[in-house]
Amino acid sequence: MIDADDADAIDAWRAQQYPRPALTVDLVVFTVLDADLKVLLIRRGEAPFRHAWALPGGFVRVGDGLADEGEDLDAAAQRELVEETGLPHGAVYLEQLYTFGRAGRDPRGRVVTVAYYALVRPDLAPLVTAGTDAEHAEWCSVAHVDRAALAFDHADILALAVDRIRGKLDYAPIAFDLVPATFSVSELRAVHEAIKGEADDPSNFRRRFRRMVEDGLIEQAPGKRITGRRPAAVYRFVRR
Amino acid sequence: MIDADDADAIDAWRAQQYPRPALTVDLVVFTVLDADLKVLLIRRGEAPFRHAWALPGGFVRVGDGLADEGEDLDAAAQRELVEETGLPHGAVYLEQLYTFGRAGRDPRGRVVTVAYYALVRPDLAPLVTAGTDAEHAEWCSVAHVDRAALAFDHADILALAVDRIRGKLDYAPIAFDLVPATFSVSELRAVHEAIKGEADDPSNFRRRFRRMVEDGLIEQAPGKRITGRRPAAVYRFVRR
DNA sequence: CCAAAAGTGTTAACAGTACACCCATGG
DNA sequence: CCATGGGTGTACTGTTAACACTTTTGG
Repeated sequence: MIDADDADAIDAWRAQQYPRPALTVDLVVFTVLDADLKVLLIRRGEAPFRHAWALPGGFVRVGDGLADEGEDLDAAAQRELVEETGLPHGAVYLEQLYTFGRAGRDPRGRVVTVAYYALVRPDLAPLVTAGTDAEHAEWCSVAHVDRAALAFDHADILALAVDRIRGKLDYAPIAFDLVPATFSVSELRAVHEAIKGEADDPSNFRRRFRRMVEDGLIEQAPGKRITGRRPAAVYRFVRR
Repeated sequence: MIDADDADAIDAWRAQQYPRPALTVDLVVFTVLDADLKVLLIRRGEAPFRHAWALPGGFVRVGDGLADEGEDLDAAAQRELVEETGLPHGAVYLEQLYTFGRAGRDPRGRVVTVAYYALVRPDLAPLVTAGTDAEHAEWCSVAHVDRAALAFDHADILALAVDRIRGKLDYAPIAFDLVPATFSVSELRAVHEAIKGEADDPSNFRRRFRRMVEDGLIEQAPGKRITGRRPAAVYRFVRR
């Protein structure tokens, strides 16, 4: 694909050396605990914004730009996720959200960040805060976070991520990444309510749920959920 | 906001100098001509991919990272749009699409690109190809583009942009950025059909159109559209 | 008069909302 | 037996898809 003509042009281009921004990925990691939407926040240990809450994230490994081309953006996000949460590789849904590059968003200089959001099943969430030291990372209620106190423009990133999952909830099966492998009808409803922030008629939700069963999106799983009240049937999401 | 502690940390950080990627913006510029969705393509004059078709785009001006912080990503996209199309500043709808940063996507080295899509009203579209030399920029039918022949990963970017506007068409008023300031019912319908790629029942479309009028989203404009057949009423979009 | 597009109306199917009600269980 | 959440049913309403139909124009 690269001929001699190309090679010359590439050399000329390399010599030019435009100024380049630093490139990071930031992660908005969600889970649902106690029927409440939570986001994972890190308390910063270094300046700037020392001791402030921030989203987890870090620099993209770019390599030397010659033999070593570095890692893909998705890989960088996945790597940061594993580093910051200790969760196994495929256990989490991860999707690019938006890229924030406002001049002045980082006092250290020009830093462009590619934001991702992640969805962690609640049965894995406790492993996160146990794995990292408890002072460092914490699941914070999205509704109660003091957004003005977040580092950098992370309040904007969080707000956009919340908007995104609210919107996607209606047409994409993202709720299944926020419940355990098997779940009852009301557990899935609790996730919808936590994301939307408002109550959902149990009967009507059940109808939509049944339609998903009929469509083969969900299937019943053996066993019952024992809750101290009447036991509920449990289901599982059918991946395709 | 920046104290002495910060300043030290910032100096230390600057000294580190992680390798950085080059950062570009690429534009997927759409219009609708002859009831067909078109995208603006540029014939490349330099290697790599010399003589191949590519999306318009260019480097983000980053500044020196000290006194000069450079331009915002949106501003860079807007600037490239003006440079490549010659259209006035506010005449075009512009929105960030996705960021592509696969290692190896550019043979010159590690180049991360923030892709934007733009919607150009058809009455302005001819100015674009007239302004730039005709060999250089061209409106190409999205349905007939030889995607395998596009430079870099621009086929992926184009595909994602088409998906995006198809999806947004159902819940966002983007079609109004692809018709002249005043338009008839069937002109707006033609835009929907061009984006969706399938016919739309004229009667049912008219019902949805009427609802938008009732909701105050659209209002009737004086005059009629003379077409050689029965004249049609014209409307305008009410910006809020 | 005819072709073609503008514009009106009707119907059946379907999905969402609100609400009433029965069932099973642990305390 | 009773409070609580699991689970069923129903009447009403609004939206959509499909299609038949009338009206107005230029040629």
